[in-house]
Amino acid sequence: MSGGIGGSPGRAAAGKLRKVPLSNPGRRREVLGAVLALLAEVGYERLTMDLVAQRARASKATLYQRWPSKAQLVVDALAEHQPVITDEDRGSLPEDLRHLLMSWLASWTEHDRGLMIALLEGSRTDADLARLRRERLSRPVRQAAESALARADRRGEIPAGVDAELLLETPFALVLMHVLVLDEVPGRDLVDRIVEGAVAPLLRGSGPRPRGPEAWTPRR
Amino acid sequence: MSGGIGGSPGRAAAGKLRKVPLSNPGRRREVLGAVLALLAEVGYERLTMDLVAQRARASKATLYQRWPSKAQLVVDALAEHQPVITDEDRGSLPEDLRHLLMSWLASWTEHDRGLMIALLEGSRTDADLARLRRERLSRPVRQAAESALARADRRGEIPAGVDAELLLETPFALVLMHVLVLDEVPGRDLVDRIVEGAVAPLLRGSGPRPRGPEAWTPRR
Amino acid sequence: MSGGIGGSPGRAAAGKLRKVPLSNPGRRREVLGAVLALLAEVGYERLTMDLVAQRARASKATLYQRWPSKAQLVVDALAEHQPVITDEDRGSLPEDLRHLLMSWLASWTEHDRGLMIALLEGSRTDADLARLRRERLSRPVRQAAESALARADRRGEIPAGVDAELLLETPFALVLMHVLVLDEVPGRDLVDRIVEGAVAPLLRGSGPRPRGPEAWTPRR
Amino acid sequence: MSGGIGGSPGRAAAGKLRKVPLSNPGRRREVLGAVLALLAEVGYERLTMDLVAQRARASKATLYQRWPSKAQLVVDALAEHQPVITDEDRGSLPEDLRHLLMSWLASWTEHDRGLMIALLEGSRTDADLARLRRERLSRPVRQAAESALARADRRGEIPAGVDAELLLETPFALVLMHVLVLDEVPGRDLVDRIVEGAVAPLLRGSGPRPRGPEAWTPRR
DNA sequence: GATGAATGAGGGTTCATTCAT
DNA sequence: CATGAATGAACCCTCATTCAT
Repeated sequence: MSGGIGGSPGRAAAGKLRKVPLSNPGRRREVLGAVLALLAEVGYERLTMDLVAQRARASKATLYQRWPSKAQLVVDALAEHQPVITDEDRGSLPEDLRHLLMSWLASWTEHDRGLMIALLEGSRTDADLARLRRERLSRPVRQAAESALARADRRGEIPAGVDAELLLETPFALVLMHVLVLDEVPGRDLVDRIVEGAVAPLLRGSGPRPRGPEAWTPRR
Repeated sequence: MSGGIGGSPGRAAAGKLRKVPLSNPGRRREVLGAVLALLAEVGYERLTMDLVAQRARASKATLYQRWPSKAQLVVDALAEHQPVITDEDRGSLPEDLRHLLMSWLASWTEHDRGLMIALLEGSRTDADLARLRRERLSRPVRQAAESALARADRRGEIPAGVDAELLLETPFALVLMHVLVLDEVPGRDLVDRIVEGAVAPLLRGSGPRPRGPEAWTPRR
Repeated sequence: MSGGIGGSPGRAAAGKLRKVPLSNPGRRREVLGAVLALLAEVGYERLTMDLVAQRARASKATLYQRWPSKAQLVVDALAEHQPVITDEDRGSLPEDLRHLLMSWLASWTEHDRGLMIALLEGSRTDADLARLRRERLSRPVRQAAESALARADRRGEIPAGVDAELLLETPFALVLMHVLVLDEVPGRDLVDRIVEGAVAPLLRGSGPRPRGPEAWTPRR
Repeated sequence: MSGGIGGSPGRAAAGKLRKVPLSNPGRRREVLGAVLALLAEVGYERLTMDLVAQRARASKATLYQRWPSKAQLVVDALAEHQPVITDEDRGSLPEDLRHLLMSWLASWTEHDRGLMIALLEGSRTDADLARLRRERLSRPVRQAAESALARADRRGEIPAGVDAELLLETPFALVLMHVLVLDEVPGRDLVDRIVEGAVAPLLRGSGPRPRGPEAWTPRR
């Protein structure tokens, strides 16, 4: 998820009081930015049109002129809010994934946890949001990851018998859980642990496994 | 999450129209069951006391006699709704985990996906729910899994260098993601894939990795 | 207290059923008039927003758009409802007071007794109303009376040793008691009795007092 | 008004938890005491049966067994709450009145201002309370005062032409106003001022009035 | 006779949406 | 076009009153 919420270089800086621009240029982005910020702060149900109008310095009637309902407004806002993921060839799959995850996280604003929940929440009521949820919440990372995976395969990094599907899902799921359930703000350290502890091992084929007794220590 | 929502062996069968002054025994369970069902269906914000009253065949005033607020009612309902996880020694960690996850999933009702979202949603507003979220959403499975992990360590199953923390989190996170984001109802097949594709490999120490070119095939 | 309650020269006559979006000019007065009438009829606690909405031909939501709460609505209504007292020089203090009291009473509507009780009632809950109570219930008359008193002093009407404070309070207190406790509608006759029987005597200095036995006759 | 609210020598001291005495002995007084205290604290409308039940350590159902409605319960409580006024011959009317007023005030509890308002408030809804208002709020003092007045007349203290009715009403009205409107707790000083400044002068017949210019000074 | 429990009817307040300017 | 104003339908919560034990 993400892309940038607050910044709206349309006219926010200007202190013009009323009757400013229409909805065509960057004004639209401004409104949608307000929606995103509010979604993140209060969620879908508690987001009111009054709140949006106030934050966006518009009147509710104006909002309704451009969007037919609260649901559509939210859908539009979330649809515009794309995660920015860069997939570069870093030489090996672990490094590619590390880069991928970091670039994904970097594109997050502080609002993204709230947005995820808002999306889950709203998608219960609104079918369009439900579709968005599947697309925005998993597909972008998946797609980037699949490119990396294809490269890895070409490089011969993928051992036989590896469940590539899980390979893709695992890092994503782990980040998601840390964010949604554990309320954490994921960072470099989590990404490193995931790449090294949960992805890299999958790339080592089967074989004998030596070990010592005190090998594992659950953290809590 | 889970335990059983629908069953209301109190007096639901009886068609008495008014004044069914049962409250002590299973009546409470009946009400909380209604709350859980509604939470799953409509979420936290859209859950209204009227809805609960109607579903539980009680009056709003009666509900407020027992619970001081909607928030507390929901907290009580979710707090009572414990996942039932049985941790048995099946001889090896993968088998233990397979059993663990299956018993966890088995305890789910059809509502559990909705309940998770409701919990995420409500925990934004209510501090008690936020605590519940962390406890009910991750701890139970974690605890059972840690026992299994300890056994595995005693058996010498855990290779040196394994991130045991991730070992615990991965299956849980994957199930969660499939449920929350992908809207799937997780079953035996997913569990098997997780255990074999994402857990077992971690238990194989490092080593050489033979492979063939067409090893991986992303499913979508 | 007072000023005029009923008159609603906005659009009451028009029988338009919905969407009568007047609010600026006399519409506000209309609403506050409804509030005053209801306060007088049912008091502060029993005044409901539904009642106001119905009487004012508005919706509750409209009321809440202009006033943040029932308390503020009532405060506004009472604050606007000023007693109209004219203080004229009638040549002597008794005549001045007679005129003062009559002008005060004349400004009353039939609601004023109810309003006083409502003010007492509401001021127990609302701090703003408590302030209003002291201001509207005693100050206006007091101020007018003090002017008259100053004139009287200039005229040399006030004997030494007179408690001027009580001179001011007595007529006011008597009227209040007749209204609040005895449920009377005060009129010319009460004012005359007060002026002649309780004010004028205070202006006569001490001196001998002749009398006959059957001088007094309590009325009840 | 008055008599004593809090003291309930029935069984309040005893810490018996439940199922204590019936309603016959001093239990009734205990309940009515609770009602009075609450009336004084929150007024008539905001007095709830739950509040009474809780304060009186009884159940609402028990209350309804003895009293048919909230209104009747309040009426009973207020009816029982008689002011205690002692009328003694102190030799002169001013001294008699001073004593009368002091004994009246002495019988007040701190609740009495609240009770007066509650009575005014409740009497708008309940006819019985309206009757009580007239009786309890004015008659007792009036009656005592009339005895004193009769004695004064026998002593020859009442000059011809004095409005004896006002003579009675004035002190009462002044105290009432100070309490209700000005929120004061009346004491010895107010009584003295009233007796000397507003009653005694009425007893001096007409006559010449010498004076000096700076005779009066309004206090505020 | 005393009580715990239950409830219909509101009461204040908010929200998505629609007019009229 | 953009807005200020209006509103029906809820929503959470409370109260006087009544049963059933």
